[in-house]
Amino acid sequence: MQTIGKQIRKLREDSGLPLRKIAAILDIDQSILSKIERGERKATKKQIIQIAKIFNADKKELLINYFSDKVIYELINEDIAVDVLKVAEKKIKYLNQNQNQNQNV
Amino acid sequence: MQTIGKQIRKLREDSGLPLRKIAAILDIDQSILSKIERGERKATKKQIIQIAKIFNADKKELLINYFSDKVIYELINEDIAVDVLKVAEKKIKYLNQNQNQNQNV
DNA sequence: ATATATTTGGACAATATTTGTCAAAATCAT
DNA sequence: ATGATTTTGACAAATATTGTCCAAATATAT
Repeated sequence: MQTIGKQIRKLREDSGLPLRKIAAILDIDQSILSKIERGERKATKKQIIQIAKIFNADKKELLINYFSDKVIYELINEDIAVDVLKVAEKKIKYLNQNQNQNQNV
Repeated sequence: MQTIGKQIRKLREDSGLPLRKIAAILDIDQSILSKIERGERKATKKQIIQIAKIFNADKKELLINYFSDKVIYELINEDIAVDVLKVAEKKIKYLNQNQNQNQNV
């Protein structure tokens, strides 16, 4: 269990490529990628998908790591965080069951 | 299990007060409150807290409902939503255990 | 040790998203 | 039909996100 940033840094360091190279592919400044790896900035979903491709990594795993960090980021400082996630899970499951029939949220 | 919007609408209708009155207290246009109740717009955390006060409702319950909707909103259209929530819960619990020792996410 | 490459920090800019206003249209209750 | 309430949608303001640029710091190699 690690942050998406650390996971990206590991992928990149294992590949031996510098920030500059990967940032160029992602079409962003290397400083942004540096910040993403250190958790100082958030990546976009698109960037995560590109990163998965570049390093031939498991896209789904990366996305789960990415979104879970994002969700946590929203709930940090909320003492009710765990309760929120439990309720959210119930709601999602409910929505998935009743596929589209219900148009809310 | 209902959306935060529906919960607010119920509270307001039970109180018999029109949008106009509550919106005035919240210091927003009544159209925004109308949209919030119908899930067309998101409220702010501050507004939820105010609403809890106005109707003398359970603040914690409202906030849980509010944030869970918010989280779901971010994950809608993601087929990995449930996985994300499960991982997020693990991460949150881990972070809570190691209180502040770890500065990431 | 010094040159070279890489990474990090921070001010600022561009863009996107969120939150709101306003006014008119639609709905509801008498 | 009148008056109150709610909804709709175009638009504006405020805020947050995402990015550039470049210099400083750090690490690496000769």
